Amino acid sequence: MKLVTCGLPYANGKLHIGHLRTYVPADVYVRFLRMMNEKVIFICGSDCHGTPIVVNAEKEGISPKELVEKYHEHFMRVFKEMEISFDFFGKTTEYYHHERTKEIVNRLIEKGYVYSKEVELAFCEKCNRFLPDRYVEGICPYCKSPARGDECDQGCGRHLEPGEILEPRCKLCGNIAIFKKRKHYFFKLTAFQDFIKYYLSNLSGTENAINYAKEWVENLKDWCITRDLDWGVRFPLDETLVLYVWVDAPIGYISFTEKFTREWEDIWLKGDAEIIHFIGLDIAYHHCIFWPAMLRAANYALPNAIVASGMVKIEGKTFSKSRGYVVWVEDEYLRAGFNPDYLRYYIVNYTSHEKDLNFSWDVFREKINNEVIATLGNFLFRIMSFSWKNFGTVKMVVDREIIERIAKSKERIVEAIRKWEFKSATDAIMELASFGNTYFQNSKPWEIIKSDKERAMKIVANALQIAKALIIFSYPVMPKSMEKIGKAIEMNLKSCSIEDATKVEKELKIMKLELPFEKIEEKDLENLKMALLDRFAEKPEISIEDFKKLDIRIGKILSVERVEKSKKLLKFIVDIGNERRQIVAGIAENHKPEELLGKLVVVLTNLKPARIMGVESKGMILAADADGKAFLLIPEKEVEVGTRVK
RNA sequence: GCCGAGGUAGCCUAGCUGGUGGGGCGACGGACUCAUAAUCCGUAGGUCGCGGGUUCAAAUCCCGCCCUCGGCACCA
Repeated sequence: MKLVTCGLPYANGKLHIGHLRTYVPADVYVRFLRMMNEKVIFICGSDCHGTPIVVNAEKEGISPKELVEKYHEHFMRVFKEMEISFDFFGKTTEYYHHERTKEIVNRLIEKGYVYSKEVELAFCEKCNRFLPDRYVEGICPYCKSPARGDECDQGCGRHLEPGEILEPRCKLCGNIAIFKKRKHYFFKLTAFQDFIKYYLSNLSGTENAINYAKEWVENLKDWCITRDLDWGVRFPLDETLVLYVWVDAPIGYISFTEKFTREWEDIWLKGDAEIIHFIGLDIAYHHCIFWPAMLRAANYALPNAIVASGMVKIEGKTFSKSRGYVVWVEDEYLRAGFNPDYLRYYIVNYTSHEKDLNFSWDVFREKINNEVIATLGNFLFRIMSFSWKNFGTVKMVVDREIIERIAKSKERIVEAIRKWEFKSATDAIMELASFGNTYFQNSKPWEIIKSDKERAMKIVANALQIAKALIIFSYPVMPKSMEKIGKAIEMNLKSCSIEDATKVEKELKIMKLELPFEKIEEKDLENLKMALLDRFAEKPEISIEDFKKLDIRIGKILSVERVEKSKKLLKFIVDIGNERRQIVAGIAENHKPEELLGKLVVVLTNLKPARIMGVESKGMILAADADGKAFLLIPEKEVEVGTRVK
């Protein structure tokens, strides 16, 4: 028996293609396993706790419960439409989940793996709540840059311990945050270092996740598992605290299994099943370190494999919701009327599971039109149509070479699926379709049928057997379309085994098949491509008064030097006419300091001064930002220093 | 900076226990008509990131360098 899970989607936003990068391959995997007659349970659910949900609910003026409910419904709807076939999709707000979580945490406590410690935490008196580190803004104590409570994100990049940050403010309301002592609880993660090392050395799955974990395991710290929040699973030793979401979220794998089947104990306590977690690489830490340590501590069964998918890019750009490089599954893909199977195929076939997947609408169109429709779809359609028109019922006498060719594909597919090589598996399908086309083309049954109907039928039988195999092999990837096509030869794919691909019926009855796929036209994509571009370019309109607030002048670079320990930063002294300014600019990556000396540049002089990596900067040197590289703006002719720019 | 993955024709990739660089898409030419201008046959296109070394022989092994992406924890 196998238990397959997917990382729980966080019930704080809609599903995008990045999510599907994990869920689609997992679903394809599960569907193949089912066809390989393996007993498999496929589990997922909404991750509903944590501060971001509370904060976002407040913003929307609804309760956290309502917010979570909204996205939970969204997830279920989209997964259904995308044919992601979870056996059970739960949510972590449910009673049974809280009970299972508390039971496990109690075990950790009983075994002495939890201890308490006084820590100082930021507290906002106006919002009347403790602030998680990333909701605190202040100054880095090391380099004096603006920083977040948990790390100096703009300056030196150092990790900050709670309480270290200077001048802390509440990110939500802007008020000064104070530090309060509070007793929190820690899990003795450090006690599991040797265990995790050993565990990782035996862990199966994709190398990307395991390699990272091997590095992380060298430097473990105990893990603070409680938060000051009303929303979440109550911590048994102190009901005023809730558990950190990353404690209860993975326990969802257990509680959802428990809710779904009585066999849950065999799986999670006795260890009778192979447990396989599909995740995004971003949560590898939790799944390779925290999670196995917790399970071990509580005496539960351990995962056998962690399968981590690579990142998603949109039109070649790094995926980013805030910058607009995102494709929303429901609003953009499904609502545009595309067949869900197209996206499923794209995701599993674009590249190998661990590598970055680039989603581009043009590539999407080309791949689908050429591979799914022209190669595979057209083969199925031409064979079915030819058989239906000329025979109706075909006596299935199939050559041994044909069966062997199909068996070869089957083996390659099964082997690839077992290694999570979905591209390789789907490539094998396309190769078989291509073989079918070649066979049919070279056999010319449309000519032969004029003189020898028997011989033509033999060719058709061979082609039909290939078609049948293709429908079976493609079903896990494109279930909706294959079901439709399969009906034309009375196949019941739901109860089909992959072994049926090489089994030969006495005869096949063929019904009329409507065009199974619709090509993607350039015009279908226009709006979607535009939407992507607009989103990226979007900036609010401003008035001339707004623009006049900017004091922009021509300056002359008097001196340049590198900022210590920084790859990007240069420190300038710039003459702006009436004074000399020290300005820091991030252009070191494609400029040599000595080449910049004496150059005239455009300077925004009334920018609020800032400290960048500990160095004061008063103003900004303007440059064109071309894909992260900075190119200085330089006046067309030599003008006087201090000249205004309008 | 440190660690990991990777750099093979415009794009996606196979090859990486060394022995004349394969495939797919796209491009170009031809054939055919059962089929959604689909399919089939053929052609062009590569300094296998760069520089050294080992070897009779290196994309493949060793050394150095460059570039890309990711990780460097409590971020859900």
